[in-house]
Amino acid sequence: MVPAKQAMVQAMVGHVLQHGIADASLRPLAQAAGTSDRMLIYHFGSKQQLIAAILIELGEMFGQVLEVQFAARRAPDRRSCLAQLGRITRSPDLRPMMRIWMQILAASAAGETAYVETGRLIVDRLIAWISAHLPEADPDPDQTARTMLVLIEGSLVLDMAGRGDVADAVLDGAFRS
Amino acid sequence: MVPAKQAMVQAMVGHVLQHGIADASLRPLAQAAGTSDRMLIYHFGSKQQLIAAILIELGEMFGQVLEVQFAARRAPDRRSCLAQLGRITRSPDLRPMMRIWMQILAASAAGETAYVETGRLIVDRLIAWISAHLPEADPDPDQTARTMLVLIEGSLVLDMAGRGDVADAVLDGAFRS
DNA sequence: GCCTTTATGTAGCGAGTGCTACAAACGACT
DNA sequence: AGTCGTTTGTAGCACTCGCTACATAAAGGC
Repeated sequence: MVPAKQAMVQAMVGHVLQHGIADASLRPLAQAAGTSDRMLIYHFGSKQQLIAAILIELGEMFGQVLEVQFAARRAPDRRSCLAQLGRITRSPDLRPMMRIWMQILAASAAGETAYVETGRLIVDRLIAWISAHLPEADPDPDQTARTMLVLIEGSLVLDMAGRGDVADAVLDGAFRS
Repeated sequence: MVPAKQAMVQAMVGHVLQHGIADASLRPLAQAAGTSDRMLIYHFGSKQQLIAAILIELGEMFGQVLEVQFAARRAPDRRSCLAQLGRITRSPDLRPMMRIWMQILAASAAGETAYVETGRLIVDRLIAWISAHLPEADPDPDQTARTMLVLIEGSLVLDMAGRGDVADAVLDGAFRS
């Protein structure tokens, strides 16, 4: 991608993190990128393609954040690994990103193709990532990763709905073998 | 609520199930209810209050659907109970409702007050409902219900993201004690 | 019969939407 | 110097948004 385009995307990601992506519109996005709606369409072709570019960038960013945050402290076992993932994904810093994740899911549920693809891509990458980062030797790391992801996403849902306490209790009780 | 108002809400719920609630606007809603945007504002005061009324009605409907679907077949143990809940919440019939649930979560994550309250209310009711409908004697039914809800919501998320297969695998593996 | 309250239609306001037509500036190349 | 492709600004189109002003009915109490 052309450097100028990439810089625009970076700037717009900031705006999207603040205001959400579901009802982002060209003129505010353009202002955030220091340009005009006219130029956004010129560079990206359509709003849809613009959003796609922003979503990709957001995915990259999330991957990096996860890597950094997770590497900061090595979890000794599955339980603390799950707890750490729960803490990371539901930290205030990542709140804006998780809000966008919910918007992606909502749009995906509505069948909007760009979002469906993005959603599946993110889920697949997460499973692979968790599977590769499990702290303990595991007879079936993929299945464990899938289970952990379900628990993470479920507690995230409860957190978004204002029941983070319940989410904590459940994550704390899981994998108590 | 005035009967006429209630009838309007019922009709609009239909429209919302088809088109989602996040970007529902007055004129199409009015058409679905056989009236005009003018009258919707007249009866409900503002769009916000209209949406609130629709959300409440949707919550009632979901509760009833759950009751009926669940009562149709008695689950013998926790595992099959979880499987049944997973099947119900992710059935094609309830897809439109779950789509709206995602939209509620997204709006709640954005801090829109009406949605935050609705989200928490739904979660609380679900936990209480599951806790009361557990098939087996349980030392801590509330905790079990919370765990089941997290699993259900997590698998719902994966399902919305196009990974229903993974969701199934995880639900099938849970509570395998 | 009058008068107030409730209900409804018509028209419109100001703002915002994605996107486009047109033209001008600009740089690189011949 | 002239030409051509790229980039950008200005203006605007046709539309939707939530909501309101105004006028008109209809209905019920005195």
